[in-house]
Amino acid sequence: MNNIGVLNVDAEAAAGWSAGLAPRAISGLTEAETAIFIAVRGAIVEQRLLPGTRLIEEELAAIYQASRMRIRRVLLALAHEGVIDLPPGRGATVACPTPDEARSVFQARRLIEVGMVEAQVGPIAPALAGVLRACCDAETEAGLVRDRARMIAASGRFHVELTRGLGNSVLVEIVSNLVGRSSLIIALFQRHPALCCRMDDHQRLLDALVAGRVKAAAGLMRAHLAAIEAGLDVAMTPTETSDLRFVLGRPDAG
Amino acid sequence: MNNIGVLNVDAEAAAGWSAGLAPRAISGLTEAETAIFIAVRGAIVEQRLLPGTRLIEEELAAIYQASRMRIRRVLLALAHEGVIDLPPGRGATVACPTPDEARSVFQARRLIEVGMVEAQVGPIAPALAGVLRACCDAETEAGLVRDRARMIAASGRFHVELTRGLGNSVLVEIVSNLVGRSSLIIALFQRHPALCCRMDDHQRLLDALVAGRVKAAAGLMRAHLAAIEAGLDVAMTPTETSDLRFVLGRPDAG
DNA sequence: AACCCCAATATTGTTCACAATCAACCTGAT
DNA sequence: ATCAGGTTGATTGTGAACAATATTGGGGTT
Repeated sequence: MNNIGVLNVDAEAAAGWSAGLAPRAISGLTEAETAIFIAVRGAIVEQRLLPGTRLIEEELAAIYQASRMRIRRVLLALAHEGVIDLPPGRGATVACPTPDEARSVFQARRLIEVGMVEAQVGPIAPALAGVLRACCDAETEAGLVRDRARMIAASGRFHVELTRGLGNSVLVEIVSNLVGRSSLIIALFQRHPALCCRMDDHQRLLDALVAGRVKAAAGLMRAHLAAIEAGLDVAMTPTETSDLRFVLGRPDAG
Repeated sequence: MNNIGVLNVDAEAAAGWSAGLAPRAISGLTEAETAIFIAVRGAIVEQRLLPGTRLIEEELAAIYQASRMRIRRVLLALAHEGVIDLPPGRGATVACPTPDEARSVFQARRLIEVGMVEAQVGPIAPALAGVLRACCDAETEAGLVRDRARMIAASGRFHVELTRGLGNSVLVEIVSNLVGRSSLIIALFQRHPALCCRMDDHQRLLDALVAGRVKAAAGLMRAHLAAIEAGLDVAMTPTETSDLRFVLGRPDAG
């Protein structure tokens, strides 16, 4: 009952959505509902809310000062997004992906993200390089301060922005979703709770892309994703969960 | 007001879901809601409900004898699935994909489906070949009878089942979604309303896969998807819509 | 004839109270 | 000590009524 802070709907959370979601409105949700969606999703993806944590409708309604009905719609959208489990009649919990799902998510990412890099010809556009450079910088900076949430957000943003640059809006939807679920998988199964994966993977990938070394870039992307997956121990079954209000709460909703 | 028949929740509709959806329950929906979801999605994907058609909550509630609240949840799920538009306050309509979305969907399909075939080594498993053969046969049979809906369903099932065999559950989710949206795109933009794409594309692709000619198979998949996209005229703006009750109705809900 | 504005209707959005269900706990027996 | 059973409280599911909003059609005007 002391998660009041993890679920802020503000600039903090805005950095969160970049970790895995396009800025446009979520289909079928109002603007207000979308804000809640983004805040909760951000907290989950940034591992401030751990897998298995229960999400009580009334608590969320109090935190966001919204009616239960709206919370319900948001929960349904989050379930479809794959970041919460929502079995009928027994409430919502932060999703606990299965080992099988973990493998499938990373296989899909290898197929899509490596393929996208391979399809590129020549160096990437300077504008895209700038965006990606900013992501790398943000990741490095967060790492120095040991800010795990910001690191995860910046790391995810790198993959999403790369997809926006090399792919299209539909691929951004897909990769955003996969990146978010990857974060859950890492939260559940990562062997050594290091702050993150090797920090310079993105940097070296970016260098190869800027230099137009497509084959090398594709290899780096494949190795990057393989390294993350290799760091998982799918036999693990952690039990720790989070305090909802502390993680999501707003100052005034204490 | 005479669509009572397009929205059946029965064997007819069951063939429909195969066109684009995994059999497992939709996350966050009850069994009953899932059945409605599958029925409506099937009607849309099989082009029995044309883009732009309005979906009135009370009409759907009457057709499926469900409360408006349940219909509402189903509509939200359909919106997230991308098969309906659901702007807040102005009701649901069968989605009208934009030309940009059309291009993006097919680019994503080329990346994923061609990549999956390329990653295959050797001939595909006999069991998978059998499933795919059945899809081809169903498609051919439906073509002889000029049953457009069944053709679309069988054609979509081919792509989904191929993904199930060569990929994994996450890729099946993704490809199912893309196949469904492709059907909407074709309904909107297809230049010559031929019954479908070249009927023997799937057959030849299957032959190459069975023979273990991976490179050839990948080329056939790429050409197949490119041919469909080439047949589109994204400048078209059709206005025809469907009668909801006629398409979705049940005999007893007349 | 085309356009704009306003009223009537249809449709969606919201709230409330209550029913149904599930989880936790406590009791008691083996 | 462990487990079965029942009871209590918390949480979710449901329905109906009402409010807000959008669409439709008509009438008037230019």
